[in-house]
Amino acid sequence: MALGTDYDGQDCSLARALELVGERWTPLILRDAFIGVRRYGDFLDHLDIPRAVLAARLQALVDAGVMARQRYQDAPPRDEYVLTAMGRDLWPALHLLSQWGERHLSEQGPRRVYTHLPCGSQLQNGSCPACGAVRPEDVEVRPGPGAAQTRTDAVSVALREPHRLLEPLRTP
Amino acid sequence: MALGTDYDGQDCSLARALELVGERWTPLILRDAFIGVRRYGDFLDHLDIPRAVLAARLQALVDAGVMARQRYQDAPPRDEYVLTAMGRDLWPALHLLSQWGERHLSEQGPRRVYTHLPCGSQLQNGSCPACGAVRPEDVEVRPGPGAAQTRTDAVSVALREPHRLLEPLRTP
DNA sequence: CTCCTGAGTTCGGTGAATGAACCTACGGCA
DNA sequence: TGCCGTAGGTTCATTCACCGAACTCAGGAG
Repeated sequence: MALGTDYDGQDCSLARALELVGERWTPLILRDAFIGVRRYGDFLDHLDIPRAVLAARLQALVDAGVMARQRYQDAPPRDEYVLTAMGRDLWPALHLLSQWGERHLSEQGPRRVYTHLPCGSQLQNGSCPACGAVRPEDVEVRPGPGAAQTRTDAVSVALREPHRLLEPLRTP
Repeated sequence: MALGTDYDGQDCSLARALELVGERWTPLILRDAFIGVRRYGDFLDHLDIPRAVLAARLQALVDAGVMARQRYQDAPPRDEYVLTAMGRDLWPALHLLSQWGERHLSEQGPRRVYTHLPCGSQLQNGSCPACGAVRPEDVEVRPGPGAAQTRTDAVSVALREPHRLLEPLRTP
């Protein structure tokens, strides 16, 4: 944000959570991470976020244990950012907020459709009508009728095909 | 934040939602509204938020249709801010984020305990294990073992007793 | 008439976000 | 050996939102 950064006097777990994942850009970074974005450059291209802010947010998320930085290639050395268990646990909250946006702010119908792969049904209210709670890795995203397809960055293009959450996105 | 204010190029319902309810302070204002806070002065005392920011946020929420401003007294004229249906629909998302904070950031156990009044069971993962989805007006909040009770503003004091969500808080 | 309360608005100072330019490490290639 | 390209950052001046104290305003109450 500019969300200052903290909410000192609040004895409230929501305030604590927001200090960590409520800063400007952070929820979108996490959404991208669930989608399968892992590399600094891909976050950068897809979010149009200032480089310094992205670096600061990723560092804060790693420090807090929401994401982890891990080597995926040695020559040249390259790291990627992946969600930890604590980070993956954010999925229901993030997904429900996104669905609220779809319900109340999308004119053209849903921009993305979420399917529970084990049973094939579409998610409702953040869970599977048939199976109950879902794990993000069992969910597939697909563009819906409200999708715009105006962006041409590598991540947006890759997302025009159906894609399983948390699976690394193949970018050129 | 400072959360700037918008996320222009993002074709994503999460970005749209965040432009509305992701600004600094806004989630805490909404949490208070669910708790039953309705008056400008009560928000002010409970949140320690700058007056100008509170006024701007409430106005934005009213403009967006998330809250409504209604007269509750004519002499002198006084208005209160209450959640609309669109606003009340945010409860699952807000509650899940708060629960994530409880699970991962509360050292002393939960600060607040949520009970589904019709059946008496405690909420898990944002819904009732017995009944499924819950409406906020059917939920009771009570301080839990991790509650601090350090604040002495009227709202915090009123919340030391069990309280039904959305019910107006009685402040002196 | 004066004081008090609730609900804001105004305004100078501060700190975070922004974006362009720069830096660094490494590999490939001529 | 030198040069170029790429990925992943850091630096820095500017802009903008937040902050908080002071002020305003409307309407009772005494």
